[in-house]
Amino acid sequence: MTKAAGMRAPACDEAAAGETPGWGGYVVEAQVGFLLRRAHQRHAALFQEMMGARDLTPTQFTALIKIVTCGAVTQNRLGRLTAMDPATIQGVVRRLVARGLVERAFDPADRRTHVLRATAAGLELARQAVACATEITAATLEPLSLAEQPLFLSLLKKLI
Amino acid sequence: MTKAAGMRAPACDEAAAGETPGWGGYVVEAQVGFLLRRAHQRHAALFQEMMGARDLTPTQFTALIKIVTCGAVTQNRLGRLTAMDPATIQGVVRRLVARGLVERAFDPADRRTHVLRATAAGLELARQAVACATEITAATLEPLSLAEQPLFLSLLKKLI
DNA sequence: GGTCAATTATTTGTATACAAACAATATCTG
DNA sequence: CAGATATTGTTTGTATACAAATAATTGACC
Repeated sequence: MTKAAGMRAPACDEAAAGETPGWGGYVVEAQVGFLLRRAHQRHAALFQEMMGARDLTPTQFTALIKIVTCGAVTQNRLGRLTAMDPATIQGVVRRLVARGLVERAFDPADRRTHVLRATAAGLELARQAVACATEITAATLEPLSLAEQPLFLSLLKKLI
Repeated sequence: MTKAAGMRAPACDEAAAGETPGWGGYVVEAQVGFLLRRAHQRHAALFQEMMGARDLTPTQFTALIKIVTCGAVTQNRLGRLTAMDPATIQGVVRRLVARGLVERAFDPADRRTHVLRATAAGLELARQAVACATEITAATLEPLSLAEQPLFLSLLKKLI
């Protein structure tokens, strides 16, 4: 199974052999943006591999957990809580609703908004998914020692 | 009940106020996957803000730099060098070619491949963009002290 | 009350990102 | 050499991610 998460896009093999120098030491693979993109890719691959059976993407999982823990939120507020803009959260919520994990209710106090709540199925899936997500976090951080992990997380938080 | 303090655009405002406990201490905003996604988002926003005038996305920039420094590469090999799968690199290269920054040549030795090279315009844009990208890297890492920056990068590299 | 600005949700368009399937070509194997 | 296998590039479909424009509604202000 393992499928070697990077068979098709392993990236950066046979690295910088025979490259032209003279670029002031600029190496694109060493830049923080490139490394962040790669680390995010690796995490997403681990997430899909380990959460795949439940058919939840990282963003769908985040949105579902936020709806469950917040109890009832509007769509835009959910977007702010999960760092997704209105166009993005719209699609994420639409797919969660289509799967019966989330339901929308009209808010008589504000007819613009749709209040979101988790269904029983959504709550149950969330419970299972949190246990799985804990393992995904551990797998993602596995290359770091137990001492390095909290250090890395504290530095990463500063970059947001 | 939520305490609705200010509604800003970014995300994750008014954090976890009034959330239901009992999830074993799992806080989705503190997980490495969420933080990586947010850090990558912030970098992408800085990139667009500072590179916007040259109309290059992070991936287009990475691909162009790799073509320039490698001299001549096939499309799939470029994808491996930049961590993009064949479907993704196809679109990136197509847009670079459409803008006249890259040109394709047939390889008589292998009729499957198209050899990619930077045009004069692509080379000139790459020169300017590298200077800009250096500033983007600095801006991204700016929240960290000069001592923390290499430490963070070394830890981040281990996660790939 | 009436006007205007702000907010909510949606839609459109563009750009990654990847799975899956495909045709054309190259390479390996017997 | 012939057949199996692998690689290259493309296409389709789905899912973020965001800019920009939009309609409906709310709130603020006069």
